[in-house]
Amino acid sequence: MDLKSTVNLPKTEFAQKGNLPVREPARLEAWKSMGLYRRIREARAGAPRYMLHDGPPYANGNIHLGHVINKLLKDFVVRMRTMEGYDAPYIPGWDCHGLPIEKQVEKNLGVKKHEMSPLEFRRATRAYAEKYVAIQSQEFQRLGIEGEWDNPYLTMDFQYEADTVRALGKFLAEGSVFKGPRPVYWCVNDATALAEAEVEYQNHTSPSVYVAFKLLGDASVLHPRLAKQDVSVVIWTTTPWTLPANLAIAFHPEYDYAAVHGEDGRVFIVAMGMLDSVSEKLGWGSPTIAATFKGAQLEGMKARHPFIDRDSLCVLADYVTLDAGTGAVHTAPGHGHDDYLTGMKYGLDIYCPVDGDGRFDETVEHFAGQHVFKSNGPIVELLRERGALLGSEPLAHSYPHCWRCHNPLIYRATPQWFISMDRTNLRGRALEALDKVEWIPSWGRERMSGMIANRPDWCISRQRSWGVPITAFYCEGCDLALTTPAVIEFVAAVFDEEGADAWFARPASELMPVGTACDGCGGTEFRKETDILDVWIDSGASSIAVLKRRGLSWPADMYLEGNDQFRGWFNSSLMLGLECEGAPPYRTVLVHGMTVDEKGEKLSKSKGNGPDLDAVIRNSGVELLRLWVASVNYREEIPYSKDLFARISEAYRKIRNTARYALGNLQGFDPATDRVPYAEMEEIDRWALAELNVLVAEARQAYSDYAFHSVFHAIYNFCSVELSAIYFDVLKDRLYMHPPGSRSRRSAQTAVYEIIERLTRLLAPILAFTAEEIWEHVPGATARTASVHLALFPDVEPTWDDESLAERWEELLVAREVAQKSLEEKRAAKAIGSSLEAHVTLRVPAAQYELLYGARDLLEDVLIVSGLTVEATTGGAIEVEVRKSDGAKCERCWHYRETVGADAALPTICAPCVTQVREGWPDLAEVSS
RNA sequence: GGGCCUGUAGCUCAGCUGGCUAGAGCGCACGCCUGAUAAGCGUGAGGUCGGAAGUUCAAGUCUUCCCAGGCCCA
Repeated sequence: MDLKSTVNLPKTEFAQKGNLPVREPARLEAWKSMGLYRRIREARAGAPRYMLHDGPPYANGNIHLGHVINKLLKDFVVRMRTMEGYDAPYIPGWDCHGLPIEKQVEKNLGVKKHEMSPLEFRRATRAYAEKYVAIQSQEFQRLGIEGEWDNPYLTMDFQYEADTVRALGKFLAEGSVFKGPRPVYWCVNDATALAEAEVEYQNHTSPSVYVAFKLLGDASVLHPRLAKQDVSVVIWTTTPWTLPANLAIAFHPEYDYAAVHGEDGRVFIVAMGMLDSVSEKLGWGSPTIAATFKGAQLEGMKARHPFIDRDSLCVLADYVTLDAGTGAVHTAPGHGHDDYLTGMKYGLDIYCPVDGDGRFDETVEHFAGQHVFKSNGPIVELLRERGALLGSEPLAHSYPHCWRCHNPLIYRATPQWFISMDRTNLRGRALEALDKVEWIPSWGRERMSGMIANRPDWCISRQRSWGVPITAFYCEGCDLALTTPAVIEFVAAVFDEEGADAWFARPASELMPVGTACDGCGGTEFRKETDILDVWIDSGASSIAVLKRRGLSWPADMYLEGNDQFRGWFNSSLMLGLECEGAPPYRTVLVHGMTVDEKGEKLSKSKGNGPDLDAVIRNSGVELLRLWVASVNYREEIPYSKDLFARISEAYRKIRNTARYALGNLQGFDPATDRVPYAEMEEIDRWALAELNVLVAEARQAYSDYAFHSVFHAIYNFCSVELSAIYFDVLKDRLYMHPPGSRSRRSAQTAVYEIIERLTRLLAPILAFTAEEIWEHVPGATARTASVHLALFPDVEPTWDDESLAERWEELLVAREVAQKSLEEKRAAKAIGSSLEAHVTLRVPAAQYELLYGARDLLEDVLIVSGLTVEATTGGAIEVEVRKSDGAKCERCWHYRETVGADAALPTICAPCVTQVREGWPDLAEVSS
């Protein structure tokens, strides 16, 4: 007879090979045509809401690994919450305005740009943003991100632009907005102010110079010994071009300063702590100290500017350090942040004689009209001529650069719009609000707090055109700014219909209520502000412009972004939330790290250590990316390497194969009719369900902690150890040999079914594609829910928990491990090959004897051997003896049995097999006899 | 330079409030199976817990410093 046909081998349509690059796009199509996202919404309608609010990526360029991490983590959260039973919508968004797009479009347009009106230019930038929104949308969807892709939010949507203006209106109405001269980062190449977030630090070599400022008046007030001496203060700067704007020299009040004799008869003042290094740099050797005194004594004295007809005031400041320089700090209030603050404190002019293109204005002696970066040399020369130059050398250091054109920046004081951090106590309110937010990791609160406490006022002006205008009007008569709520709302209402382009398309008179008059002079002629808003206002307003506007929940339950967003979106969103709604816009902020390579260094294009995303997806599909993101602890830096990715693909194959094996053994199993009640199941099957319970508990806890890597490890270990190495291996005999409809086999199938059905649901948020594919092959699954993504997570089944079973199995598995070592020894000695060739004798200490002896039949199965004897021993540990089995090899079950040949009709198989064949395949058995 | 954070086997991760000969899975080496087969099983070798001091009866776990790296800021 054909014995092979009496063996129930696994059989399934579920392919061993993932073939992901082909299957995934097909699956995406299927989800689309079934309207999965909408069906999920319908299925969860009325359930508690969980709102993850998407931080908008910038609509420029193709997506990279950073986007992948961010969006996939969001997808995991949304799917996980959905499967927990929440109604968790996801509205993807894009940040559409701003300098990078503007620059790119300018580049693309070339000279044509100058022939265009602002309106035409804005049309071009809008089209550019639209193009990249479409591209990135496709790329994100390819990753399997589930969301409302046909209705995303764009910061350039008309209504969004209008809401951005309304948000600005709140700040204006509260009185926290002001306009004032102030040094801001300024790119002379782009002729614009930059936000702090737009600044990049790069290495740069500057000409550092030591300059003497001759002290005026009688230096004997510092120390009698300095009477009638020619005393100079020595400053150090890396930006000689700011010297024309020098108005002060700052000293630390607490530091000791030394006056030393120079070789030329002059006396020089430097901080005591810097004397050695300055002496070395300037070749002073070991100069004689004429006097020492505290910095505080210098306050109010005056020094003569080395080449301009002006005095420089000696002032005090705490930020003076002894890290570099001389301890006497050149101060130009128009060219530095600290300098500005000091200037304000001492009532100095915020003097900035540099225009937007970086040229000195006519007030600057010697250098009017020169570009600042080209004037360093001439200024140094002039200092030398005047005898003020004590030393100079190039200095390589980190220096702020424009994030867009990568040119060095300058600090330049110009009239800018600001949101004050203190006028309306925004800073205080923000600090207070931090406690109402859950920060994951918890140190996020500290980091935010430190930043907010120290941040300067928020410069919201941009001298650019692609953005939301600062909707202020100026009276043509008296120049007073008009920003009343009524006017702002009027403009916003126009924007609702026409977008912010209306600001550029319409005259001022059409953008304000009829009859609007100036509060100051009563004039009725106005002109429009030309600055636009910092884009961080745009994106910061998203919770209001999206969640509020669409009637979703506010605040959001979660913001989930990279740790670069503390100063970015987390920060701007907080400010906008507080101003517009009086509360932080997020309940929980979950922060992830940045990608790094195997050496822990950041991925960058220039290093070439990042992957070609497109190629990865084309060759491997996104499922591996999903698994990779799930496998690492994203709260720290996120490692990526080819090697790691290869490891992940092995993990994927293990999981996939485990699922395939389970499905293959469910052939012919209908859970509706074939399920065996728990109490009647075989012991090992009940053990498997108990282990499944453990997995469900672990995975669900890990999910709710957003610890996806713990989910991954739990599932992967479960597949490798509990299932593949133990349970499925032991199960083979029963699944293959026992008659298809037998109770014992159905018992096994019941457990396998519960396992794969639940495992698939646990897997679904991460392996969204593969889980769906498995789901389609789980008997009866799609009849219950058309997609696994419509299902809920499995719960722990209390009836499957059995404490005594767990303890018993712990012992059994230890015995198994011990026996396997001995089997391996015999195998190495070529005495046996397969474990079925072996008979094992266990000699067991009294403490375990009863248990193991009672379980000897079960243990024989668990060891997958042909015979097992359990004996008692007086020793302290289990001893194992392995010998070749007696009897002949059964041709059907491969066990070695003495009963092989006992049945004349079926002479090649053992007694149990004879019974099984007669019972399960009576026709076949009949034919053969 | 400042703030916040990280550093456990080749890789990814566990190691709670200090108490083990420091664990898991993968990978690797060697072997078995050939009825999960571009699969499956077993055994084994891998760590001075980034480094150095210190606190303690006891430190991967606490403190300080140093080194390397990340984000943000100067």
